Amino acid sequence: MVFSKTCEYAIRAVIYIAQKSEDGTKVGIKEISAGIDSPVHFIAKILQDLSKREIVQSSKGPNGGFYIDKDSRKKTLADVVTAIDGDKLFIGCGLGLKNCSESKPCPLHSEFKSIREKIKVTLHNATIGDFNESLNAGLSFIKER
Amino acid sequence: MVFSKTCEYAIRAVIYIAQKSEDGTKVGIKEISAGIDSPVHFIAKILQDLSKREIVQSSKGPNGGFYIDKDSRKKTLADVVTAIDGDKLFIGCGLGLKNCSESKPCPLHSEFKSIREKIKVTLHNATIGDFNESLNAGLSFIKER
DNA sequence: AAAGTAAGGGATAAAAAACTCTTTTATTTA
DNA sequence: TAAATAAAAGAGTTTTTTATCCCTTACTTT
Repeated sequence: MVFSKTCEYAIRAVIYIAQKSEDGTKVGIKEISAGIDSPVHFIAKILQDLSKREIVQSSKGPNGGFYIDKDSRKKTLADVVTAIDGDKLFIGCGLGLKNCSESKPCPLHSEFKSIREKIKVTLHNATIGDFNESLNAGLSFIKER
Repeated sequence: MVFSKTCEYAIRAVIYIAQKSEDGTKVGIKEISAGIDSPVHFIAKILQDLSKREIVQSSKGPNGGFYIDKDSRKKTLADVVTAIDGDKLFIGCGLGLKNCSESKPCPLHSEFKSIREKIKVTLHNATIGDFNESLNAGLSFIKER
């Protein structure tokens, strides 16, 4: 399962907004919700968070909406995940042991270390803006239907 | 987080029982609970499940308890995880899209494919009995304190 | 056969995660 | 400056996960 549902929605939303606001347009919550197949109110709450943490930008009023500025586009999916779920995906023992460490490892310690490392690298290497092209070209999708 | 709490306890319990019952001894629920630092009643429920699914064996009455026979020792951690959480760890889209596929991939599809593959291989290659030695030798631990 | 022991099973409780609704605040534009 | 628009904020509700409790069933030993 790797990500929480909240985190899945967050990543999808961020990628969606990045694509849609590439030209400076702002995207409303209803469009986002429809664009990534997520519950409107739920994604609204999530974006409220991401906005506070300055991963997305927003403006109120007519023609307002969410967007992602040039700087934020350089942020990584790891930043998004951390904003939502904290660092528990990146640190900690795979078997849930609090004092698992190099010197007192759980039986799966080294195996998990490399799995986590792979997840970490993947998410750190992917910036929010990285997906526009492939989405624009119809080579990838973030919507169910 | 990769595993659910239930799954973490299940793996720890199975590894613990395998070690303790290597010589044919049966292990009581209280000893297991203490041995892996988990809530007694909760791990009891989990073992009830694993017992039904024939991943661990049990016997009632005095001198009864849980144990793992030679055949079950050959089962893998993937079997344990599947018994508890089903196959959702091994299949499905990293971003939660139900119809994500090779032909209609989410933006992270191929990255996640290889992460999942690594998890799958790790869990399939580790049998329940594999950890006795390292635990016996004090080279690894499944307890907090 | 009776007493004691240990797991099985079902019901319930508490906490966290997922999701919804309503009101408020900021902004624009007419 | 009033009306309309859209996000922010906050207070629920529902569902799922995690955890507990109690009674039953099976088995052993005396």
